[in-house]
Amino acid sequence: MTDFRANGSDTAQTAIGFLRTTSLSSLVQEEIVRMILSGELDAGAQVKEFAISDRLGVGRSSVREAFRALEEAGLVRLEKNRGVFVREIGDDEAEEMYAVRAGLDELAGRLLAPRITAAEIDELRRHVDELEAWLAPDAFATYFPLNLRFHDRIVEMTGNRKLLVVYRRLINEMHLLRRRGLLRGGGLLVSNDEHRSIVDALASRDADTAAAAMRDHVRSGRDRMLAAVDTATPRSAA
Amino acid sequence: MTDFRANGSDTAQTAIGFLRTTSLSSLVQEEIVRMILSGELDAGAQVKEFAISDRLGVGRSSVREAFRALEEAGLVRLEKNRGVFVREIGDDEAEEMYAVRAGLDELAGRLLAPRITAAEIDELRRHVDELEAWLAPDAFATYFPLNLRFHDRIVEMTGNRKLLVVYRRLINEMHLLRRRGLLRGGGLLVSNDEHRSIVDALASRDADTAAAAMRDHVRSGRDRMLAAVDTATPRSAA
DNA sequence: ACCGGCCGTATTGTTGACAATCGTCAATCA
DNA sequence: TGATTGACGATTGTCAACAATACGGCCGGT
Repeated sequence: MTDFRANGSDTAQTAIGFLRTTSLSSLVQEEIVRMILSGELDAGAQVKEFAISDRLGVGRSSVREAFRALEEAGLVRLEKNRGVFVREIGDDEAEEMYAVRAGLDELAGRLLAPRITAAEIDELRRHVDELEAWLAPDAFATYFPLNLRFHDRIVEMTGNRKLLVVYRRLINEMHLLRRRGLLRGGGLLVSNDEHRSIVDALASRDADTAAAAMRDHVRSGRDRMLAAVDTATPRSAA
Repeated sequence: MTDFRANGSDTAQTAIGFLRTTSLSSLVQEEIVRMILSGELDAGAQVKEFAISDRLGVGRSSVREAFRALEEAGLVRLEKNRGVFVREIGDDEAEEMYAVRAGLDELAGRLLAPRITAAEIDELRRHVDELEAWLAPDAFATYFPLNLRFHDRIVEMTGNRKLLVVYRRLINEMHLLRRRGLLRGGGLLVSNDEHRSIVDALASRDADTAAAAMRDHVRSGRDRMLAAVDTATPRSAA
């Protein structure tokens, strides 16, 4: 017990920090987010307070607090006296979100281009190469999070933490697209060429070029989504 | 009771809808937001659960739920076992927020320009005229919300509700700038010329022109804020 | 067979009580 | 005198109980 600082301190430090900062509600919140993003809870499904509180062994208060935060985050919808439901995002709202995301991505490109380092360019290039390796049509499960990470990393590199928060919140919500296929089809079946153009544009260190590359990328993703919508719903009237 | 629909129905409808949708926590949440935005609670101040629950005559749970939502909205900061504090936004974060807002405003201009109607252009012009009337240096209290409303209305006119939600959340947070003067000096002491340019750009119905006008406006607001910061803090070192 | 009202169950809304933690202040000791 | 420890008050974290509401089935009437 003499040199407890050698290896024990670290875990103790993290444990202390954990207890000091983490409340039950925030843990519950993270768990529910995990369940939603992993698909364990589908969009539109009802989430009962007791089911969660019982499963996690906590009181209902903590669950209710988590629900309130999740509603503000846009992941669930609270109907008074009826319950909480995982939010569904219809086609029209999805289109709106694509537009906002395009604006955020454009901003990210504009901010990052003048300040990107050579090391960061290398990192992004390696990322694109890795994506290339998983382009096989049956490798969605791997390609999908890797693609998200690519775009997230670009926003992260801007150094603008507020932008990162807003961006991540939006991406989280976009997981709730009523038909997930649209998200994947829209953002995913993209040939990797666009990703390479993005990195090239960033490497040019010209803000306008990078901004345009980002915007075009998201816009073409939106177009692919809309095409998927059109083929899926034959639009009876209007 | 025969024609109860004539005047009774409306109030009954709204009352019913109110009861069906409004929970205590959401009322508490709105009240706290009002207190924060009105300055009744300054940035950095501690907000005690019992003080609120006692004042509003509700249980602490409702207040706690409201706090959780407000934290997710970025208006308060929760420190476990210590309390909730109205969030303070430092100069660096303020600069980040200005950048994000510039991106959102640019997007709004880009979306609105191609679809703006003649009536909407008229409305904005009248708005600018009204702003002009309150440009006196001692009319901040009137000019300030009017200016906010002008920009809010532009975003609203885009018809993109998601953008409106994201935009409003950001504006709400920007009220928490540590020194409010920065927000006012940054976004307010602007000569009305820039506002006229914005409307003119929108009236041209050219997306790129409108986007640039919006972006430049926010950027010059940011520059004014930074200038105010520099004069206020003589930056001792580095 | 169908419609409307009644009732029981399940779930949520709200409150109050209890436990845990933090900050402060005074008392003690070097 | 200064620092450290202990106890106290205040505040928050969590839980369990009670009240209110909504959903579904049953029943009687037509």
